[in-house]
Amino acid sequence: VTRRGERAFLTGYDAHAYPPFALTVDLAIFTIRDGQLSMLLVRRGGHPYRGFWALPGGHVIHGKEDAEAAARRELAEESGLDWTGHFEQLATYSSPDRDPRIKAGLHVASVAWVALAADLPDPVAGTDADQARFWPVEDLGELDLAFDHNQIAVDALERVRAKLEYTTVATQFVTEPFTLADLRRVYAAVWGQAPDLANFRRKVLSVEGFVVPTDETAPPIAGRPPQLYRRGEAERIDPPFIRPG
Amino acid sequence: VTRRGERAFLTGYDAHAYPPFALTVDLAIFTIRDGQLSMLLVRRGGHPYRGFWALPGGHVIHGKEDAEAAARRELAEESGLDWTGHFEQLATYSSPDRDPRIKAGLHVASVAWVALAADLPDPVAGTDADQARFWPVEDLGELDLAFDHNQIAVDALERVRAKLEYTTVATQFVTEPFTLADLRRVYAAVWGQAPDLANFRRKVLSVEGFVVPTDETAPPIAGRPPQLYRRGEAERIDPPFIRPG
DNA sequence: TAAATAGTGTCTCTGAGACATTATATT
DNA sequence: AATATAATGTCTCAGAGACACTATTTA
Repeated sequence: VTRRGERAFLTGYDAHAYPPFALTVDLAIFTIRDGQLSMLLVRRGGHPYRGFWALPGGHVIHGKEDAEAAARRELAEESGLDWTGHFEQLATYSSPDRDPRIKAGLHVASVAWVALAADLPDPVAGTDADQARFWPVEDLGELDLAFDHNQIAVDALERVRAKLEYTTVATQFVTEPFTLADLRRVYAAVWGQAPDLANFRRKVLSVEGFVVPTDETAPPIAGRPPQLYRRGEAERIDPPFIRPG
Repeated sequence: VTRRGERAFLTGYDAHAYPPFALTVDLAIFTIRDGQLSMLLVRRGGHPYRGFWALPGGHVIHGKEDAEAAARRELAEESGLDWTGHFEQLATYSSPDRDPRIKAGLHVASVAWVALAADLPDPVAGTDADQARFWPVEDLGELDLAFDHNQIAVDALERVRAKLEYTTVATQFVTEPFTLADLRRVYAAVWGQAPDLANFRRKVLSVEGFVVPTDETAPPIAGRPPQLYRRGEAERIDPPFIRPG
């Protein structure tokens, strides 16, 4: 099979013959602040939904990048750092009326992403946001977010909770080196309930490559000094962790 | 917070001020034919990639539907039936050069979907396809599909394989009523290896609501007549099935 | 009766839940 | 010494792998 004739087809093709779509990205950026799972929200500085809290995001640059590149670019702008944490596509939201610009003839679809990071620096307000802050996910229910961002936030939260069961992404929420107590607090924050201490240790240490022990201990608060660990190479927990409750 | 001023903003908004995106859907439709997991492909009748095998799909109708509705519409057109099987979003592919129409100024993003069904009728060629057939996924590696459809096919296949571990979607591959041997053949086809017969039965029957026994048996081929079952209400297998190999 | 398919029983091992116990630090 | 935190040990039970065995039909 060849692609004969395609060149001529493209020469005659009119990209403006059909009503336009726009492609955006939205980011659900999670971190753990004061023991609480939190999500970054920005207050929108421009229309539509001016003044509303929303997920950070922006437009995919036409012809220059794909949605992932756009999301990573926004992530760097919003969090102001070279990104090391976990990053994955969540889903695409494309209801015609999810963005009021449909009234002006623009159908806006958005690819949502989930990002996890440890101890992010305080967020930077972007070009289209006059304010940015981390919200504990517990308080999220009371907020009326822009667009369909409440739905995206709910889906993102469930994705994170599920991922902790069968992947090692929990280690992305702590800075290296970390103690097993640190890692356990991640599970407690994300699942809303701490797994049993002894069984947690046994599980984590039995999954090869989940964590790698260092030969150091942390200065004790009160009590025995805890062993320090780094992230291992493993990505999957098999058999999976079981979520309590 | 109110949305004051948004109306005026929208009145002045020019949807054509920015270069256009198009939004399409692509479908990875799986079924089991002759004991082999198979995927529906169509031969493209128009540019671009005319004459190439591709996933069925099409454009989201601007302002009228979201990607899910478009995918369901294409599914109905392509398979020519009221759809009952499993259906879920896979991921969105948006690389600028995934569709050559970028050369004419159109950036085409596509939301891919996975659909599972039992014993589909022979496929119908659509408006943009002069041919359609199911391909065993084993033979798929030899095909050079249109666009980035090889990648989408690989991702879809892995999604299906993974989903059989922790959900009951395998029952969507068989017609009711079915025997446990039928269901086991689904796992054998998707995973490429049959789970142990006795352990398979024990697992399926121990998950409440996976299958519901009827009070009938199927006419025996040779041997004891098998018990017939229907799909249960359960959606998750917990703890999950373990994929052999 | 032999062969084929359906279905049951059981031994063993892994791993998770529950919880008691030991270790090592600070105050 | 009392207390707080870290780490280990152990009993029990659920469930998965392996595989032998029984049941019911056709040829």
